[in-house]
Amino acid sequence: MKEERSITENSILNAAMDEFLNKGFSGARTVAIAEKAGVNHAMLHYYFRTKESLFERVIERVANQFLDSLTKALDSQDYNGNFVDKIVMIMNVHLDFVITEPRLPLFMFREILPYPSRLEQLKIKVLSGISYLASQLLHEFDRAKHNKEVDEIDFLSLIFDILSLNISLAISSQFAPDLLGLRKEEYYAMRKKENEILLRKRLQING
Amino acid sequence: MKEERSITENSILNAAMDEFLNKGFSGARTVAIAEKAGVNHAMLHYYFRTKESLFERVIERVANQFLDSLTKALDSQDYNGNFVDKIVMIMNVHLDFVITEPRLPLFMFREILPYPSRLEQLKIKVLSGISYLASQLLHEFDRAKHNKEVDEIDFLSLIFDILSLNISLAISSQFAPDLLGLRKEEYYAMRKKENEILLRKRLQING
DNA sequence: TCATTAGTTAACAAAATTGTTAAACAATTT
DNA sequence: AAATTGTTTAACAATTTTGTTAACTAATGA
Repeated sequence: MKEERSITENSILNAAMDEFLNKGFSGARTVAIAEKAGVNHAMLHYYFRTKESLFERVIERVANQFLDSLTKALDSQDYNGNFVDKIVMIMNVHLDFVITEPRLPLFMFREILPYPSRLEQLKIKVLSGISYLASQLLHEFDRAKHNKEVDEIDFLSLIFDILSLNISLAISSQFAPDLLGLRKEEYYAMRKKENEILLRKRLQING
Repeated sequence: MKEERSITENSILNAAMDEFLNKGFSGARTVAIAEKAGVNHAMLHYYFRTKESLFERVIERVANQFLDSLTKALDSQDYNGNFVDKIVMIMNVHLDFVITEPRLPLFMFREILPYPSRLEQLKIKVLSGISYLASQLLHEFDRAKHNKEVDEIDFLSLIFDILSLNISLAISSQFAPDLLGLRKEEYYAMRKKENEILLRKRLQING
């Protein structure tokens, strides 16, 4: 059933992904995409008809990657340590994923979330994808709260804290190392450590 | 010495600011700017020559606002409470500012930081503007650390933590309330409270 | 191997967007 | 009030970017 994708089609899609991530829809140029893909620019219309529909195909990919990032994080099952360690692990798995494509968050913020139809496309895919894992984690979390393993905090706030910290790290990693005169890896390490400290302290009871 | 700015010039600049913040340079349309400003679109070229140079004028404004946001935050002087309270206040002052124009962070990330010349324009203005206040705060901070008033953490990490939390709040405030079915004010309140808890716990010694 | 289909190319057309100009109008100076 | 200067307008020109086409080539299947 799997459609064979020609090498041309694929390289256009890859090039488009790169160009759209870098420049957004309006900044991207179809001829630049074709060049990057090493094909005649008419091929782009042959395979994808319009810039717009090519963009939709890219969003599809982005949505998949985004879903993957959340799924992988939430799916770090069967952890034997305490619950705080599990949450920390979830954060770290998510971070590792986000760092493999640090341009994704800004792309989502500027190119998807502000456009109702694109947002809808994403929501459908993501919500159905993670709802089970999320509710499972929520239950574990409530239990841990009840057992006084973690501090009082509502689940949503915790998720937003983790996303805030990880996404900030991904975004800043594209500029901060330059500004600070650090190597990217140094910067990652430094911020990752700090994020973990923050999360642990946040979940820690009292003080 | 102050150049009188005609009402036309000013309304173009305002409209341009709005359009560029919403759509970025490549997404902005000069005719849309002219319409928003309620002037013939030739006026835009009469006063600003090109879209590019109009954009530079907008960057100037953005840089000023950005500098203001940092200055105001760092300048919350003469606070009588303990040092942690002071840092928290700095975070809150900065947050209030960021929230008045929540589109600014994404704009900076996508439209300024990736372009060396624009970045330079910003750096010159901002660094010279805040270096004194920042070094002053750094000294107070080191003293507080030495006196065991706050936990061990380096200054830069602290600053990045605060910026991460505040900027995440500003960005997410543009989408999250919708997605969660909250009013914007509820969302602000909820996240602001959480950010403060995080910061206090982070600075708190031991556990 | 010949016919049919799919893929590719270069040249071109169409659309969208920015930038210019000449003429009209308003304000200001002498 | 005449002259000069600055502002505004509508029409247009130039440029950039997307999209199309017709002719050509390579692959595929009867």
